[in-house]
Amino acid sequence: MAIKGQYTYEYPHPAVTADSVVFGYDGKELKVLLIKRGAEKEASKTAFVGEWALPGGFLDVEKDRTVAHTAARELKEETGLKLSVKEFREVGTFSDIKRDPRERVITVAHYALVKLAEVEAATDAEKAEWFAWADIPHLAFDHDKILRVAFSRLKQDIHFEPVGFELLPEVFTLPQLQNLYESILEVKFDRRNFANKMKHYEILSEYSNDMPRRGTRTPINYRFDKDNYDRLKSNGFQLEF
Amino acid sequence: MAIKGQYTYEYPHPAVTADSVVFGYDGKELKVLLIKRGAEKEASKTAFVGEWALPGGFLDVEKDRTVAHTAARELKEETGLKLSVKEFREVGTFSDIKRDPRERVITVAHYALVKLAEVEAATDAEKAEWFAWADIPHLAFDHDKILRVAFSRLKQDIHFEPVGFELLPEVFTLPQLQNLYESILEVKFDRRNFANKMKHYEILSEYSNDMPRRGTRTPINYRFDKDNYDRLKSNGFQLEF
DNA sequence: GAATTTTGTGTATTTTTTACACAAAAAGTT
DNA sequence: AACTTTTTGTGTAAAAAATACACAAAATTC
Repeated sequence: MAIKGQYTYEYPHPAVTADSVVFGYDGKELKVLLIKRGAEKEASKTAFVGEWALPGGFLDVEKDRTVAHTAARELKEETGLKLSVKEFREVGTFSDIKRDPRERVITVAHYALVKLAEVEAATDAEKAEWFAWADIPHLAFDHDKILRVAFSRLKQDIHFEPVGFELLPEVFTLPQLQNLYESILEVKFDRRNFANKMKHYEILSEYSNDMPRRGTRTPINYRFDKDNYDRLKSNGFQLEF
Repeated sequence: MAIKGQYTYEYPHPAVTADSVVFGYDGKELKVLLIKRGAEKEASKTAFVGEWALPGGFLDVEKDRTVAHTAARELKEETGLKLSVKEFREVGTFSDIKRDPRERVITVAHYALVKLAEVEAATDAEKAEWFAWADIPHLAFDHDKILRVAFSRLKQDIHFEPVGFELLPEVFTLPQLQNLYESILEVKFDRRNFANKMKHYEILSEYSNDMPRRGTRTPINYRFDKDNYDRLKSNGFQLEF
């Protein structure tokens, strides 16, 4: 363990953290992964005990290649969820002088998108919990604000990148896709127009198997046509909604 | 002056800087404000002496309210240009472990848009220089990369915010406006279609006075219709090009 | 005054977006 | 087994937006 006061500088330095907003989608609602702050050993973690917060933690100056690496490492440590560094998109820096009562802490917020069904089992239920967007409690620090900014960033990004596909399971239905877009963009679409537009992009291919039953007409299963999708993406496409 | 080694921490802390990409437009070309790194007194500034770099500097942990304040303060100190904090838009964090050879330094890059004609006199020509986009030299640190990212961010932002108007003088002509859009988006537009589209937004109003003469037909002077523009902006408009 | 450069302008065609209603599939109910 | 309920799938006509395109007017240079 480090000796107290071991690290000295000629000028004051802030602490730097990386926090993550992890979005998941269960076919109906957008969800976010939060952790409950506990009274842990580290002196640096005694603020906001018992409150919910975004997963995140301090930059390891000697080991973390970038702050995205910090985000990935801390997410794994705090929630059990292991994502690759590339999956983190930067939201922005939150640097208000009083945002942490202990010392000056600058945080770099990120967001990541996961296929909820595939990772739900991997998250450590002891420490972390998935919250539906509507049920998110008040969060520690300025994490409420970070969450709002992250969501609005996602809302923007969905126009240029097919982020929806990162949230959906491999096999999905048109109603699910539409509902996801509606959840993120906070609007409603006409079902026919939505279907027409998606078909026009030619990035969906039908995928027949007997899958989940519902209480009504069974929707068609689709999967994502990777070739067409990659081509569209590299041509700099813009999903218009 | 601070006593060496006065500031101690239990864990290593990185240094944090804020750098700025200041874009200006002279009616023909997009330009960027750069500084020449000199051998200054501060030990912290002895790297990359003599090279061109983005203006920027270290966060003052005790005084800078946010990193945007750092960016504004340093820009003023290094170039003489005084901008309000609100004019800085965040580009992103650059945190690569080896990006500064001296110690671990995380920088938060910003960009700002200025009316070149109005601020040119205010920039300290001893230390700072405006470079046309095509003539930008190799820069210190990872500032080449920061510049590229800042430009692509500007390119994106122009779709959602009428950033063009922040770069143009109060009175401008349609060809100037078109050229600005073409410079940022790196495309060419048909003059008639461009004019039609701009008129359709109803954010330009004619402004007659005898202004700059050119070697050809005198273009119509416009100014920006603030009422209509603000209304459009608050309705969440999207400039389509 | 002739040549050159740059600006301003309108319309027809194509493409995209929008509005809109009914039938089929599956399950639950009586 | 028939009926009800819920959810899904589908096409076309009208409106709006984007595109393609050419000539005349203003000012300067020679």
